[in-house]
Amino acid sequence: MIHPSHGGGKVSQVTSAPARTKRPTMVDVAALAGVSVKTVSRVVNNAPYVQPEVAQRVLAAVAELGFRRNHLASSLRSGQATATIGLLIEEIANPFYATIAGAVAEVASEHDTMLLIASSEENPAREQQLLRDLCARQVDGLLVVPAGEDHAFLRSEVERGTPAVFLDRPAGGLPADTVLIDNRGGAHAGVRQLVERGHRRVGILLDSTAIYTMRERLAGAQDALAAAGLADDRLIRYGIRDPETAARVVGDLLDEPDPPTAFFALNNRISLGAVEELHRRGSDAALLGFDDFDLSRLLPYPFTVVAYDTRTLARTAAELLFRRIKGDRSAPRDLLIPTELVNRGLPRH
Amino acid sequence: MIHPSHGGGKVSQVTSAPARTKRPTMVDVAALAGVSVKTVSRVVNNAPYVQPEVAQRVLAAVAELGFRRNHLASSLRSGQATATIGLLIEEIANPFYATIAGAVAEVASEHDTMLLIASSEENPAREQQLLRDLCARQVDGLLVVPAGEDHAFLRSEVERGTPAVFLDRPAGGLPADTVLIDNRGGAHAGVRQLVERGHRRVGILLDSTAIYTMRERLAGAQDALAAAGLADDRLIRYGIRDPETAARVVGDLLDEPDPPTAFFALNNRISLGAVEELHRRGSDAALLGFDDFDLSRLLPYPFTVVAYDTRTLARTAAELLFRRIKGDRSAPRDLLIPTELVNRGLPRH
DNA sequence: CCCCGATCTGACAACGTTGTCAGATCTTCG
DNA sequence: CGAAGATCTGACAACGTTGTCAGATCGGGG
Repeated sequence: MIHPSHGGGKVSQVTSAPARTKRPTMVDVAALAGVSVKTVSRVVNNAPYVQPEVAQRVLAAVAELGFRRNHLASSLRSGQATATIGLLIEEIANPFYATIAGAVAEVASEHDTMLLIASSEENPAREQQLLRDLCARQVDGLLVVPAGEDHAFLRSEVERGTPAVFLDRPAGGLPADTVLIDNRGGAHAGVRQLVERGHRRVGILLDSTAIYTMRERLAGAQDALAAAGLADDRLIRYGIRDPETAARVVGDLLDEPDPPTAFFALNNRISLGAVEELHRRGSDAALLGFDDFDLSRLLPYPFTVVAYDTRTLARTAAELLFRRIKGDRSAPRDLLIPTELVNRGLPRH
Repeated sequence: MIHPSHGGGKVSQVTSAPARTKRPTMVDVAALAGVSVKTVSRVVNNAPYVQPEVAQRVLAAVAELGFRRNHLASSLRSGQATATIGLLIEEIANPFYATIAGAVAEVASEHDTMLLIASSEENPAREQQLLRDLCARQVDGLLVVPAGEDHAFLRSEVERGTPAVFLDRPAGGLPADTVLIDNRGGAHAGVRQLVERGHRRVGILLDSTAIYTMRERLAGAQDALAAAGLADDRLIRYGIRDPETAARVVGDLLDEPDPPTAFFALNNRISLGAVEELHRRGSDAALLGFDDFDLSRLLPYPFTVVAYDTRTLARTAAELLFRRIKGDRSAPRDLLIPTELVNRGLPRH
């Protein structure tokens, strides 16, 4: 699978073990510049009251030795401010979380803060361990997309001054800042539109209601159907994990007598499978999906998505976190990010 | 854009400023358990030679106070091992880098290490500052997708024991481990296939040769064309940044007398625009693109991509880094990740 | 001329942890 | 029964930095 390159490496020196010098400290700089460590500290931190010529000498010594302040020691001594926040998500490679990470990184960068990212992989035990680990690293704050249902274990950390903001899903057992998508409202609006267009039988496709967002979306859809007297639990299909299963289930439903004329896919993996199957069959059923996704406009079947701005979700949460870090001690807030309905896909051919 | 939720927040207590207790330290635990700090340290670190009953007392005190070891102080005292590595990429939200980040996070997790991620935003100055900052945080190692051309400033850090592995693009001015995609070989193979299928005029679409990977891909394509005596610089179009421009340039080339019968898009943004335009026109030109992408198989025009496994790229680099962290001092290595040709898109209709 | 404040500098302790070492107790064996 | 080792514990210093404080120097106003 992997093979060494054929001569691309301009290896100037093949000496294997290099110098391995120790890192210079303020003590070394001070010795070289002929001043005390405290003066070095002052210069490095741009503190006032240092004679220009002395500062020059120190800076020269810093440059000569290649000194870099040890951030660990610095934030240990000065108490707070590691200038690092922790982000806990499910899986970095997933585009949804990647977008969140990107937006959070942007806000963090605006506050001269670095980002420690951890993946919970939907495992509550792992989530708990990672959050504890992040706290042990003295992060200034936490952004959490919850995997588990109970976050009471974070209470003591929050009380000890590590603020936490939850996004996309609510925290359990902990009054905390939360930023959520309007899942229920979006699903309601989308399904109501289907109903208004005359659909009476709407197939609902989801994996499970174990996850908060899915419960909300399902509830929104059911509200809209019930409002029109169209609720029918037999049209709800669970256990759909991937596009392939979604395609199969859509096919099964269409093959039944009195099939649905519309489908609501509760996430974009399911939408994708549904698009494939509807396109394959040349069907004319309507399709609504929650979550937009990349390239959706180029897919070979027209459908509507409940879209929202993931970056706004993440930036809102990150900005709220930094307000907390700066000392905002007001009551926890719940914010909702609105959704909109957008048409996607190419026309039927 | 954002509005407060309507009554979803089960705010049990509206008291704004909570207790704000100080974090307990080993001193506190020691006092409560009636032992010395050193014994607490031993228990917390599972060191041998502690009486079981004493360990029990300490653990009870730890639980009662909710003590967590301060990772900063720990790694400051014990020298190395912050159990953190730094990853520098261009932009987290980009799926390519997100995939890299995900794979790196996986390997890091296998080594009980956390991941500090920074975005260079293709800015060499920012890259340099971020890398210095990561070093100041005493990371155990660095994974870098270079933005700049010169990384000589990292030499001292590497010599002082922070190993660095570069991926996707080579480092400049520094003998260092590097893991690259076989850009030249992949482009060569793809274009050779076009030639073998009878194409004599191949339009080449790219942004610029400022980036290493693009130079290599262009060189591979030109090699293949030259080998068949088909090199023609007039068919190379530069300055294509986005799908829209790509679509326009493809249209322009097709409208010329004696138009190309095939196109080679040097990245997936360009491929995407080319697909749209060729589909729109109902063209029958062949299309080759470097980089696969999500949903490519569902796009409405058939094309071939030079594909590679981004996860393998990242995992290979991460595993090499951890070997360095564990003490491997052998000569720097250059590794190449192979590519393959894959057919994508739906048939013409 | 002296005192006062502004400017500049360094000694020292402290952040929370762990490595080193020495001391204490207990077991084991010649 | 005494010596040697194994087991257990704590005092102390140190990691690299910064906050506190006190001391030194200088210019200017009474």
